[in-house]
Amino acid sequence: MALLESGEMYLETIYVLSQESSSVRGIDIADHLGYSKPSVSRAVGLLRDEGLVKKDADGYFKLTEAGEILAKRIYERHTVLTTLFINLGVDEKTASEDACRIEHYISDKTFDAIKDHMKKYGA
Amino acid sequence: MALLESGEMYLETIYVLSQESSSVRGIDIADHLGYSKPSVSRAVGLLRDEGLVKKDADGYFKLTEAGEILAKRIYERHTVLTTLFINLGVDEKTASEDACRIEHYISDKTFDAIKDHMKKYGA
DNA sequence: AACAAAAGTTAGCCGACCCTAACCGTGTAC
DNA sequence: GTACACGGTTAGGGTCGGCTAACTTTTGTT
Repeated sequence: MALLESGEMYLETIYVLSQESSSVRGIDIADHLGYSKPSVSRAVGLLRDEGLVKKDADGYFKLTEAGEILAKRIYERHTVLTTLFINLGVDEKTASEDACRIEHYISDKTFDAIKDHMKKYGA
Repeated sequence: MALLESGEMYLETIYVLSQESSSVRGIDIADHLGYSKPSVSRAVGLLRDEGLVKKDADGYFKLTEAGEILAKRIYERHTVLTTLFINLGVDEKTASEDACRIEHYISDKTFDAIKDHMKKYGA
């Protein structure tokens, strides 16, 4: 059951918010993504069913091992693509927005090729 | 009413098929995209409502002026991105598949930056 | 002309994923 | 210690865009 863009965005959001506060609530995810509380409740419930998200003892959301692996994968795509676009002369906001959409659609092969290129030529 | 990925794929398909045969039928679009006839019938009907597609005297599908502008825009993204990925060492099939998805999500700004880069450095 | 095959359309369904409205539970303010 | 704000969830709705089934229309063959 491959994750769709929506699910990936939730994982990535939990990952990012976890680095800032360590007590991630549904409402925080909703605010971050601009979605309603029920949408978050439902989506995170599905991710929990898939074993990618859990609630800790205090009721805060955490990524499971599997969820964290996926989230890091997506977040790396986000940062690398953003950097690439900025290096090509795109403004930060546009670069980040584009990366945010493309990160869900790029294959491993192509992403690795981009990473290699940036390692070699710095751009 | 910005065009979504689905609509863009139909336009691009009609554009590509038009260059091969000039008599594009619904069934040809369906075969090319791997969709059913009813899906094509409905989708193309919507594009006709939006003034992007028309039927010629013989009942074949044609792009309108507006539709052709959009289709060319998307097709250029496809070819440029495919070339870029191939230049980075990605195999043709993967490059084309990735381009096919990303072409719908990349902004004008970022795409122009990529084009400029390729013009300067050839990769 | 008659019939079969192919193309197109209509009707209706389903999943993904967002929404609002309304209800529940908990914790703080007075 | 009641009340209300806040976070979470349930119930139900809407759009997008696929699908199948079944009907109609067109085409082509004999």
